[in-house]
Amino acid sequence: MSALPAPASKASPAAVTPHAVNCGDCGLRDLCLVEGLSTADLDRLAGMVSTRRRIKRGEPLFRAGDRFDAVYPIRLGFFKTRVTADDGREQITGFPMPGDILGFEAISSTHFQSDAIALEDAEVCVVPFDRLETLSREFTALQHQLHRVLSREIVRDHGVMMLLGTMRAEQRLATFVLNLSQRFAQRGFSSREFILRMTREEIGNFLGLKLETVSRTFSKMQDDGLIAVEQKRLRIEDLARLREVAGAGCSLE
Amino acid sequence: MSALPAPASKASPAAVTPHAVNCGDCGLRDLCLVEGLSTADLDRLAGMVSTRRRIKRGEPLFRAGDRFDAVYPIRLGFFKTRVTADDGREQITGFPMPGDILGFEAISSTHFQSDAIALEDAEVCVVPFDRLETLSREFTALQHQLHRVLSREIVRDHGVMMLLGTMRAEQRLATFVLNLSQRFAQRGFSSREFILRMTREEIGNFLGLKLETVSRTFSKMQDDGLIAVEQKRLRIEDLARLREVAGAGCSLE
DNA sequence: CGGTAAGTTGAAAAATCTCAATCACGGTGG
DNA sequence: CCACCGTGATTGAGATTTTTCAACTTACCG
Repeated sequence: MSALPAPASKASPAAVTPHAVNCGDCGLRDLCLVEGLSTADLDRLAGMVSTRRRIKRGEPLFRAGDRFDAVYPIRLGFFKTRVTADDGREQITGFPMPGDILGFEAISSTHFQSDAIALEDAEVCVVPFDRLETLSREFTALQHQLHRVLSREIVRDHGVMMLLGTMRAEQRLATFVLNLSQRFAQRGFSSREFILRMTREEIGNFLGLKLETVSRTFSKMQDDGLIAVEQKRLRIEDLARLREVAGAGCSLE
Repeated sequence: MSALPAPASKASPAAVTPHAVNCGDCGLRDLCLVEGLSTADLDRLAGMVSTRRRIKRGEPLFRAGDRFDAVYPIRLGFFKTRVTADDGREQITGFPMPGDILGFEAISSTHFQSDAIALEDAEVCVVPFDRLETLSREFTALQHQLHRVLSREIVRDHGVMMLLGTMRAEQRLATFVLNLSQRFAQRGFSSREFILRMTREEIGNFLGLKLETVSRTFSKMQDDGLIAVEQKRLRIEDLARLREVAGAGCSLE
């Protein structure tokens, strides 16, 4: 996998913003852990986010085997998460973006099971997990939301299984594009035109395809007038037909 | 999907065992929600399981769209869980067995997102979810375990993604067989010889393969002396080589 | 004991992968 | 400022894997 940046096994040079952080002021409030909490509750949750952390493009936020003690709501930037088999096979499990939360897969074992790599300069909140557990015993609304977020991740994964198990290349790619589009829309960005932060190889790995197949399929979708792709820039030209190609169901999120 | 038994949309004739149930007496204690809880705690959790429910082979425990209000630890019997796209595509997401817990994917939306169908006569515990949340605010160990179980499901799903995204037919099937074997072992059954409760079509659907491919691949693995399959009965003949075929990593659970 | 669902096997078709050549872009150093 | 280098992307052609279609066998249930 030469596409990936050097491992950089040093303890990650990520900068740390020392100032206190407050979920109530966060623009991503409605997507994140505190969705649905009252303003009064939010004030009392002041200490939930211990700090923030910045990660440079290509650097890991965490790696499989690192000790788990916090989850990381993303403030800024795209990531990829990936699992690696003992024999070196890799599978990208998702491309989380601001408002998504990283690290839940680690709860079950006290150590992370996957890598989270920043695809661009990024910033995350650091939420110590023991603190989150303590607070969620006190704030029922937070407990609910935590369970919802965990469950949502399971549902998302089932969507990916559906994609990998039942779809053809073109359908997979169309579904992938629509999913990105939708998530950009939720975050207030253009859903019609955006930048692909990941390479063709990374897209292919996620979708269970080779990079050449991704490239060819993009070209075909462009010839068919569904999308316009030029390097990393993608524009949806015919949403209705793109949806047809993706097939009903399985929005991936 | 003619392989599946008739939908049976009636409200499921499952019998209900009215007597109180106690996790402390349960043989599956070490796999289930109460793993790691002290005996003293277990006594105080008496009311967690409201009742038990029996499901006949081919019947659903729940279906996508049903209202969610409980999770279901399996006492007895195999299930399949599956998601269905609007256009009718189906994807089996797993084959849960005793000690596994059904229903967590529904937390995020108040309604189930998938079907759980009994592959043989089965029995589950009924754990009302609001009660589970209440108790987990009181019992830290239960809260931990709930989070662990949720997280374990995410990790499992990542393993399936790895399988679907990076493996060839034979590797998928070998991994599948080894996973079943391992889970039988954990439950005290023979890990070397067991009955496949699911059809070739269901195996194929789960593994992203057609039933003919499953059949052919079983035959090949038999010719190669890795396994012996005769209808639903499977015996592992050469564990070491089967593991080689499955490749290191990704035990699926 | 018959009917139906499940499983096996073969041959041809289709999808995807592999290998290889070429092109585009961005960053870097002269 | 521009040439150069390396990574990423595109495209083609042939190989491989899996699917599809079809025939046939086997097992199971009533």
